[in-house]
Amino acid sequence: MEQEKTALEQNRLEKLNRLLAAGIQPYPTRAEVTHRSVDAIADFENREKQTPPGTEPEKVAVTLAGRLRSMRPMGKISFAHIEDGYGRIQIFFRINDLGQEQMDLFANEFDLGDYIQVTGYLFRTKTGEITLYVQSFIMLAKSILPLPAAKDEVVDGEVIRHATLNDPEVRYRQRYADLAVNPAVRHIFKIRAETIKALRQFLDERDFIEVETPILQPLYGGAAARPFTTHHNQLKQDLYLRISFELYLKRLLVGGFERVYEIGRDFRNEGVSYKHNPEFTQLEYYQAYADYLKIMDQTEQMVAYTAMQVLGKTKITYDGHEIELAPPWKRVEMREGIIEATGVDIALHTNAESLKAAMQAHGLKFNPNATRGKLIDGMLNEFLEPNFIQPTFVYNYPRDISPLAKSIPGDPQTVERFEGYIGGMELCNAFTELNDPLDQEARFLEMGRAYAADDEENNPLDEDYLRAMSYGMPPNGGFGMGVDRLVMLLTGNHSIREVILFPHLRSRGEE
RNA sequence: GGGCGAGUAGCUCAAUGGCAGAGCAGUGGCCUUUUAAGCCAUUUGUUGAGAGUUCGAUCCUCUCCUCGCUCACCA
Repeated sequence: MEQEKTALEQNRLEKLNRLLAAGIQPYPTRAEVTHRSVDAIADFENREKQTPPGTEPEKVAVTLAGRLRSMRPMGKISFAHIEDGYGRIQIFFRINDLGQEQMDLFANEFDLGDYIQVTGYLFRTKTGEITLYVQSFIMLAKSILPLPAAKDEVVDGEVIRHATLNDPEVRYRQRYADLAVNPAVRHIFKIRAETIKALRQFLDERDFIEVETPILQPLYGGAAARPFTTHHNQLKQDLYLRISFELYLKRLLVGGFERVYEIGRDFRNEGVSYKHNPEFTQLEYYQAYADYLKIMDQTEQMVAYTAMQVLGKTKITYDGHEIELAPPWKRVEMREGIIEATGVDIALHTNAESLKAAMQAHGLKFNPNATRGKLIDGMLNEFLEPNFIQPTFVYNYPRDISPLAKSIPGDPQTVERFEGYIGGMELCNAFTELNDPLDQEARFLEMGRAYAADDEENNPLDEDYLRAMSYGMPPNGGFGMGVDRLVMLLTGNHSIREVILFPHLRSRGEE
């Protein structure tokens, strides 16, 4: 497993050993920091403003820590830049103050990537850059492995990276290195954190309570997906990693909570793609006495609120398109949308055979084994979804692909369900939840007939869920959204891997 | 799972059926306000792995691995 050390690594190990030999700790236990880089600079600028022109501001002791990002040793002086979690700042070494030994120590034993602690005071260089005049410094952590970015340059405050790390494989497998050298990547994950914070704020302000439900479940359900399975050794029990939170969250409505939400990880044992990762972050909420139209309104507000909180605007650019996230979003009734796109009126075809004949007559391809609902869903995915660049709700779904949604009064084949699309991508899914235990049981049994017995997507019948519903579940609206996809939209990324810190990759065949 | 493309130095990339290169990084030296610092000198390779064709393969062929794109799958 241990790989041969490169010359660069050998070199740094030798430096480390020389430090040890000189009695210098390469990894001291404690650090002292008085300022963040950006705060030190801001303080200095403030003091400059209060100082008469032509005179230097008073020297104030500052201790900073950070990672060495550039070094320009020039004999009797040296310049370098360090980067902390908030920005970067130039530091300046001069033999007059530090002595030959310290100058050599810095020039000979410090490398790019080392963590350093520097104490001194701020001044402006000839070129006007606010810089720390170093009076003392210590190693905080020696870097043995060189970071994979060669060099960078600061032009007008913008860091321009030359020959930056961009091999996606290395970037995802060694995300720490990616983050360390690519500030834009760090920015994505700050946006991600702010997105989740904004979603919480939105729901908290509306009296939702955040809950946590089991990830390890004896039965899986709430979505059509194949699960991951695992096993509890001592209990000798097979368990599934959840594919959704739905059935547990609705049990909580039975328990008397009127508004609950959960933000967490779902696991689906399916193919990976630019918009699918085996584990992904989902937001689900359930709201008593709401229906899907109420949820639809709330969805527009929530997404617009989040964009406003995170980006300060509701207009985003995605895939070259200007997208306006502010309400109202376009709303397309599914039947009408399909008629417009394909000429087929699904209302006229109440079974799969009839619908297939109609699709054939219109020259559409279809899976001959599909149910009516699957056929309709197929038309939606193929003919409608890619065109939903601007935020669009598609509503009123076929019942047989929506076993947990309530039918539209007077139209038993259609349920009160919608999905939200942005940028040609499904973002969320919601419905008026089915709360009739007798109907729910019938739906579960229907599913059992519709799918082959060995089809893992056919969720096992959850009798405990039916029992919960039998105690009485308030009518409610439920909502689920892929948080990763929202972050993709807000950060302009077209790959879900760019917005997941450690995306799933195939294991390397090493060892 | 199918199709297409890619894999060369630590990083970014060249190149050719005939000794594998550049910039940056590294190393040694000079340099007291630089900032992709500069100047001089210099090191670095299982060309993803394996096999085949060939006098000779990084290049052509095959298998495998990994990544990317795409299709399928994904209520």
